[in-house]
Amino acid sequence: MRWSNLHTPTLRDAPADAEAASHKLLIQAGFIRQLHAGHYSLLPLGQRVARKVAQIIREEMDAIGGQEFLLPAMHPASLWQKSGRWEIMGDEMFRLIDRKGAENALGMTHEEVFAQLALEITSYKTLPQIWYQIQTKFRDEPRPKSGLLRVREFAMKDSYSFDIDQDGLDRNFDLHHGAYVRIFERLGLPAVPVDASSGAMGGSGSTEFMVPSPAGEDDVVICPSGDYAANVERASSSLPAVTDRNIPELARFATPGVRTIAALETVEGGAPADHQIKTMVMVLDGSVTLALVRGDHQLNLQKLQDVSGAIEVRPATPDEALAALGAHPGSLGAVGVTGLRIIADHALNGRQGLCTGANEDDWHYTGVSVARDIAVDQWADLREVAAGEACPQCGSPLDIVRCIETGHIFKLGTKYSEAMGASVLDPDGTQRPIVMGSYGIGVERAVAAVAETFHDDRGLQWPISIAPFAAVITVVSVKDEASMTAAEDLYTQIRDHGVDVLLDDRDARAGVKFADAELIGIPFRITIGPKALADGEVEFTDRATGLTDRVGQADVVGHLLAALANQR
RNA sequence: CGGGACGUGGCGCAGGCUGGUAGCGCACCUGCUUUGGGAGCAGGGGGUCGUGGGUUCAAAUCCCGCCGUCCCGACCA
Repeated sequence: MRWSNLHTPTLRDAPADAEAASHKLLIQAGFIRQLHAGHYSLLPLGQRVARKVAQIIREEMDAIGGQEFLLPAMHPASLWQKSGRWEIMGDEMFRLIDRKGAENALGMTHEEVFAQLALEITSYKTLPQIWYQIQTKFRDEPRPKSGLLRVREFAMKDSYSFDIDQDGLDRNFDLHHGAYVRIFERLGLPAVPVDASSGAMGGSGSTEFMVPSPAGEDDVVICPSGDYAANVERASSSLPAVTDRNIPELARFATPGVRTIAALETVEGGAPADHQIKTMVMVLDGSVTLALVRGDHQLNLQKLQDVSGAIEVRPATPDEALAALGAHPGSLGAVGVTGLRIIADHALNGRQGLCTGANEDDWHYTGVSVARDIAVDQWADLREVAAGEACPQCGSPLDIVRCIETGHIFKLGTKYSEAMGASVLDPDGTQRPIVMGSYGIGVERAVAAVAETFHDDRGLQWPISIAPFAAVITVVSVKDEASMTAAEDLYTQIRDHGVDVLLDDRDARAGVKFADAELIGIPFRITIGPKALADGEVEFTDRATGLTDRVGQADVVGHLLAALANQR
């Protein structure tokens, strides 16, 4: 490609309103342009990178026996009604009505369509199968943000495995796990597999692949010794035991103005936070529920959602809390409460001598025994792990790291195959639902994650595996005939080796060309200038290190090939 | 959905308070000079000032509605 013919609208300045590094740089370097919120056009450079990412994904999916499909992006409502997700997906699904008045949806994912196709699998003998596609997904995100990191329209590789039983699913899950590790390695991404919540997908287990980055939106609990990693929505830790205070009698006491855990710690008759019960009034699918955690602990909403099975989880408004319990937030408690579902965190199990709100403003209880005084319906892990708590495996202090979710693999089980009626006959002639798994990687998000991970103050630094071009030949003076002849010759030679090379033949100043090449992040630059050329030499610059070598004109192709092989 | 900011040539912004010919930098076009780290001079093209209404002799500017965008939070497979 000749730069004079390449549409690369690089900007002198990064867009003022962009926050994330990938967002700024992908726009500034001319990879993407926004059409509207959450919808981006990929310009030639962006498309080149996205294609290379997709190609790596394809190769690794094919390597584990995946078969590529391409399914429709628009689906009939009936399909989603069959699985029950027409309602569950709520506002996040784009819906439209066609000229006949029929309801349609733009696909957010393709479990239903693939399960529908799996109706034609009728015998265990044709299992297992791995089916995949790279297809546009549509999700009406409440808040698109950070350039390509969270959008409403994006390409996703989604694959689905079909097995006769759980063992088969486990094998396909492991195959995908391995493929994902290799994919992220080839992208250069330091992705960490972590235990995750399955959320609305359901199923028996899921693993997320997380790339540490301040631009991420998930917090991951990681043990520095490497034996534990989990999303905070799922993570647990070991807690030191707390010795209960000896307050055998339940007693109400006045606490004028006390509305917080901290205030209750210092008031006369109060208690340290780990001897308090925090009562969170939540609304789960419209019904008021009490979620109890220890006073110094934080409730994790996703955990509550997972253990309750609720679709919609939100904190109650102060008015709702007042209506349900008779007091305002700050004086709420579960002692003696009946008629409301009560879910309590394990850390409260068996505790005594605790303090909690008395459901009357300015009054609290002390001497609460959970077993005696609170009608807990369900014990569960509700609390969010905090940094520094002990690893459940080895006891080391845990780190909490902000991450970008670049991949997520799920053991679905039979939820969708049963809903869609996909079953096979087993060797005994019994009809059995197909056991499914589902596995996703967002293509543009992977591009953004690489941009987040590899950049410096001059611009992007693509790994060779997905760089839009592996090398650029920068001609310092295009009016110098000897330079252009040498450049054209090199350009041809390098292309003949199958290397993506860009010839910067623009009639621009050297500084502009250097700055553009660095901004775009092309891994290697061969600079052809009159001075070195007079000695029969050119310059070879490594974008990542910034180091420049003088190389003989005749040796530079070999030098480039060696550098590419070295870093590939 | 809550909070905040913003919308003026392709990009970045000023102007707005105090209404009166729409401006600056970058980019773009032409010419000359220059030419190894984002050149200089001269000339030139390009804007329904997001949108609808209102006030006024007169609105980018004041008032109201709407739309859109960004950031924080909520939310989010």
